[in-house]
Formats: sequence, structure tokens, C-alpha cells
Amino acid sequence: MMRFHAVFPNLRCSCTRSFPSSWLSSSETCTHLSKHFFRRASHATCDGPTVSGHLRNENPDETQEVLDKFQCPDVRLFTKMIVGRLQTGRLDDALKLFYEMPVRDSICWNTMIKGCLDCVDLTMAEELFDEMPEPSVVSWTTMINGFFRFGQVERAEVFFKQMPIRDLAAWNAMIHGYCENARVDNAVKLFEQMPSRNVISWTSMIGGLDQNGKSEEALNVFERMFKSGVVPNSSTLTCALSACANALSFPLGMQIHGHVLKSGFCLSVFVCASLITFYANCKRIEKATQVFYEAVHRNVVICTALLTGYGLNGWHEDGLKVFNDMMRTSVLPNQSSFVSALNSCCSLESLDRGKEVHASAVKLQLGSDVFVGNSLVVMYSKCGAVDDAVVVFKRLKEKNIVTWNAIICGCAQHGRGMWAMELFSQMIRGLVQPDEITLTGLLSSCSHSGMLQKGRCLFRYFSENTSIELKHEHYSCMVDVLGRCGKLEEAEDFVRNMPLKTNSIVWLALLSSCRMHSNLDLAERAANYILGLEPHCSAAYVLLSNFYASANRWGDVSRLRVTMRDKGIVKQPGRSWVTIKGQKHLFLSGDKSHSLSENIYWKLDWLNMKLKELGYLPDKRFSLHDVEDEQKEESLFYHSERLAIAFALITTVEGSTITVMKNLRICGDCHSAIKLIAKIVDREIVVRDSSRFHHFRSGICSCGDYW
DNA sequence: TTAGGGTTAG
Repeated sequence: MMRFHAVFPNLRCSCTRSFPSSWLSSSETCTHLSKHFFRRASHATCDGPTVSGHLRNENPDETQEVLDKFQCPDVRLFTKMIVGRLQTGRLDDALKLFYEMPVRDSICWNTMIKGCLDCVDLTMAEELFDEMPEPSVVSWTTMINGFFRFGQVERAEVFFKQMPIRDLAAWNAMIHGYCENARVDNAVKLFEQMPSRNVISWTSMIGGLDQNGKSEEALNVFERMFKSGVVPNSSTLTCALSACANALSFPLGMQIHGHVLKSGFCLSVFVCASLITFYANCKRIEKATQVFYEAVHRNVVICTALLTGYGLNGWHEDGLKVFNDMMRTSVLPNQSSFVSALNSCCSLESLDRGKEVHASAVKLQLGSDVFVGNSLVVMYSKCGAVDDAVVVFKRLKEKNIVTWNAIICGCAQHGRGMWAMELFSQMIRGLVQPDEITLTGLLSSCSHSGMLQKGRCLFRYFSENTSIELKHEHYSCMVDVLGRCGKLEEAEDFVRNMPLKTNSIVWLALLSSCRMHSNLDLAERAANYILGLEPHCSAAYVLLSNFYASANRWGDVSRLRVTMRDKGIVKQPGRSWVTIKGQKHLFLSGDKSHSLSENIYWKLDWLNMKLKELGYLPDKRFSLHDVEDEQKEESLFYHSERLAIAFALITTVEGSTITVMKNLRICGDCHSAIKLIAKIVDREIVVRDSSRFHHFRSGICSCGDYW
């Protein structure tokens, strides 16, 4: 925004300019004229703009025309015109008019100061405040509010101490400002000290505590307020319901709902939105739906509250229906609605639905919004389309730390380690401060791409040069980097010497690497540690059991099976699924329950014949049943991911990409087979397993056989 | 409908 003085250098002295003598007549006349004008305007038909229209008019010439009709526009009329300019973001115009005023009262000064703050010009607001002949309590409070908005807590405190008179609104501004700036302890201290409290003080304190993660304390304050006899209004109930939603305080929330119904506050959209979120968070999604359908007014927040609530409860299809309804009606979705809708697309793993939502965002000109953009990057990555995620990322003009983390983590999942490193360099060059999620993404990239040295350097760099607190997940990622590269001894030393207390996650990373590099001794040691820390850790049992099975140690396998059965530990069966035309098709290993089973098995047999022609030999180490070799081979042929791929091949357009999701890690034999299948059918096959994405094309996999 | 203090979804 242009600085005011640069545009109107002489206007500071404009008070001394001569004005038409008629302007200086009594304010009574002005008021009379103004009222007369208003009466005329209110009777005006569509043959011309109304006076209020003129006051807020974006066209300065028209407003000037109105001004000229008055012999003496009074200070109230001027103030209204200033407000009109401020509301349309024309600060310089407003200031020009302000300095042209013959007489200025305190209200007009305060309006102008507030306008500067709303237009994000704190310096101008301060200049006006300093210039003001006699700042009122309102002027002081407006400035305090402004300092808090700009994060200048200490300056707000100085003003509060300096102000000659402190009324309740000033105290309330301090309470709110402290909470807004995460200084909730200061707010509580002041709240306890203040000479008197009104409903706004109580509401500010409840809302402030809740917003700062102290929802339980917020509810205690709410109960204190009730006992002190202060009657809550719709804002108080909104805040209290939000606190109930965050603290999952179902009984109190129900009571508040009862009060809302009795008091008639159910007409408030704020209260309704909080009620919907409260019920959704407490997993009472039917009640949330009921509140939504009973709401008298439905705005974008209410619709988004339901859409988000559905997502939280796994009702993703219903959430997307709400979103689609919003697109069809006058309640158009905003950035928050898009974030929730895209999250649901992610959970449904539906790239098609995600693309539809993306198209809607572009239609509503929200495609370049940073929040929507971040959700799009995540959606494309998680739905298997990392190239599209990169396109969205590159097109985003505004990027924040979440954007960078989203794309780095996306690259990590897809084994694009070098891209992740390049993005990290760009991030540093752009002076974006990395955080703990960035480090997780980078280490994960290194482990999925076999970048041992990079991983070591990054870990050292982050521990020595940043204030980021290294957590278990970072140590576990580093163990993964070392272990997957076969540096098992170094990984074990790293675990034993880590400054944090080891947990099962860190040892599991090591155990997983042991299986990959066939180190049974270390695997048994790691498993013992894990089971010592977490006796019911199913992952440890399964990993070890599979290890024994690969080594044909069937006695140990059955011993572990008995222990697992005695402890009630259930091994999760392998499942794969594909989504075709919005419908999810799920397969288990050797599954024959699908209606197209006959065709699926026919296709698989044909594929197996082709595989053998290409020299494929099944790797029986990955068949984990205690059966004869021939049967082992057969069980490999019908692993769930192969059934899903065969189904996709017979039901989708030739040449299109096939995306299969799997709950467990893909086995080595399927990995080899799918590389060849992609070559045989000349299609890209994407498999997302529990660890990462594999892109199979022309006989090779994007992971470079390293995962 | 001339100014300052409190509210909803993510």
C-alpha cells in the first residue's frame, strides 16, 4: 500500500485550509440537512443510488457529488464516508477525506485509527494516535488491540499501564490480546486481578483458554461464571461448546445444548456450528447431523463443520455429498471446506474424486490458496500421483512450511529422494526455516532411496545447527537409513547410544532391517528388547515369525504362533484393493469370493505363463506357509496384490495407470513379478504398501529395488 | 446505520 504522505504531502496542514463558510454553520443545521437527505433517499426508487450507497460508494466522484449537495456536511456524515472508504480497503482515500474535514471529533479519530489497523498499517495508526489532541479511553483501547494484532505484546502492556482511565473494555482487550498471543497465563493473572467482570470478560477467558489448548480449564471458568450469576449469551455458549468439543466433555455439552434450546440461542449460526463440532468430536455423528438439519440458517461454517465432522468419523462419502451440495447451492465452499473435502478424498484414496474437488477449487478461484494448495499436494501424493503434486507445488505462489513439508514427505513416500534433497536446498535458499516434520521427511527420503551419507549428514546438521528437538521418530528414521543400507552394527550402536530412552518403534526399525539383511542374531536381540518393553507388540511377533518361516525354522514359527494365540495377538491378514469407478474391490490372498473370480484367475494364469516365458522364477522364501514347494509357488501366484492387479487389468481401459493399495509391505517375489507384469501389459502399475509407493513401469520399479 | 472489548468450521 502506498504511504499516505507520499501521495498527499501537504494534507497534514489541511485543517488550516479555508473551507466554505457554509460548512462552519451549526451542527444542528447539519444534522437537520442530513436527516432531510436520508428521508429523501429512503423514498428514492431505483432511479438512482441511495444515500447509504453513496456513502459507501466505490466511486469517489459520485460521493463528491453528494458532498457538494450539502452546504455543511457534519462530522457524522464525514465519518460514515470514511468508514465506506475503509471498508473497501481505500485507506489513502479515507485519510484524504479525514484531513479535509473541517472539524474532527474523537469518534472520527478513533474510526480512522481503527481503519489503519484494519488496513494493516500500525505505523499510521500510531502517528494518528500521537497527533490526536485528546485520546479517549476508546483510542487507547483501539491501540492496545492493534499492538496485540501485530504481536507487540510488550507495547500493548505499556499502553495499558499508561492509559489515564481503564474501563472494562480496556481490561477485556488485554485478556483477549494475551490469549491471542499465546500468553494465556498473563491473561488468567489479569482476569483474577480485574476490578469487575462482565459477560465479555468471562467469554474472553473461556475462549482464550480453549484456543490455547486448556479446554478443561476453560470449562472450569465457565462453571465459575455460572455460579457467580453472570448469564451466558450466545458467544459464551459458543466458546463453552467448543471447549466441550475439544475436551470431549459430553455430559456438560449435552447440558449446554439443553440450555441453548431453552434460551433460543439455537438460532445463532455460531452456536450451531459449535454444536455440530461438539457432537462430531464426541463421535455422536447422528446428533451432529440432526443439529445441522434443524439449523434455521445454514452458512458455510455450519456446512463445513458437518463436512469436517463426517471426515473425522470416517463418513467420507457423506462428507463429499455435503461438499457437492454446497457447490450446487448458494452456500459456496471456502478454503476450509476444500481442505476437509480433500482430506476425505485422501482417506478414500480416490484420485478421481480429488481431481473433481481440485476442479471445483479452480472454478471458485481457490486453487492458488495456500491452504487448499497444501491439501492438494497431500491429496495427489497420497493418491499415488506425485508428479501432479509437484505441478501443484510449483504453481503455488504462496508457500509456507506446511507446503514444503507436504512435498518433501510426498517425494519421500514415492522414493524421489533426490527431488526431496533439491527441494530442501530451495527451501533453505528461500530462507524458510525447516521444522521437525521437514527432518522426518528428509530422513524418510534417505531411507527410501538408500542415501546413507546424506542421511548421516542431515541428522548431524539438524542436531548440531538447529534448535529442533529430536524425537523418537527421528531416531527411528535414522535407524531405518542405516539398517536398510545394511549398516546393522552401526544402527545397533546408534540405538544403544541415543540420548532418549529407547522405545519399541526404534527397535522395530532395526528388526525390520534385520529381516531385509538376514541377520537373525540381531533380529532376536531386537525382538527381545521390543517384547520386554511391549509384551503384546504384534509387529515384533509377525516380523520374527516371518523371519523363521523364510529360514524354514518351522518349529520356531509354531512356538511363536502358540505364544501369540495365548496372548490373544492376531496377525493381520494381507489385503489389497483397487478402486474402479468409485467402488472399492478388496482381495485377500487366494480369494475366490469376487463375482469375477473366474476371469481374474484366468488372467493370472495367463500372466504366469507370460512371466515364465520371460524367465521369472518364484522366490519361495516369501511364501510363508509350511507346505511343499509346489504349493508355495501357487500361494505366491495368488497373493492379494496380484489378484487386485488382474482384476484391474480386466476392468480398466488399456494403457491406463493401475493403482493398488495394500495394508502390509509388498513381498519381494510380488515386487519382482509386478515389474515384469508392467512390462507384459505395457502399463504403469502403482502399488502403495504400508511403507511407500512403488511405480512399476517397463520392467523396473521407481524404488530401484531398494525399499 | 459514528468509535474500543467476547463467538463458529480448518
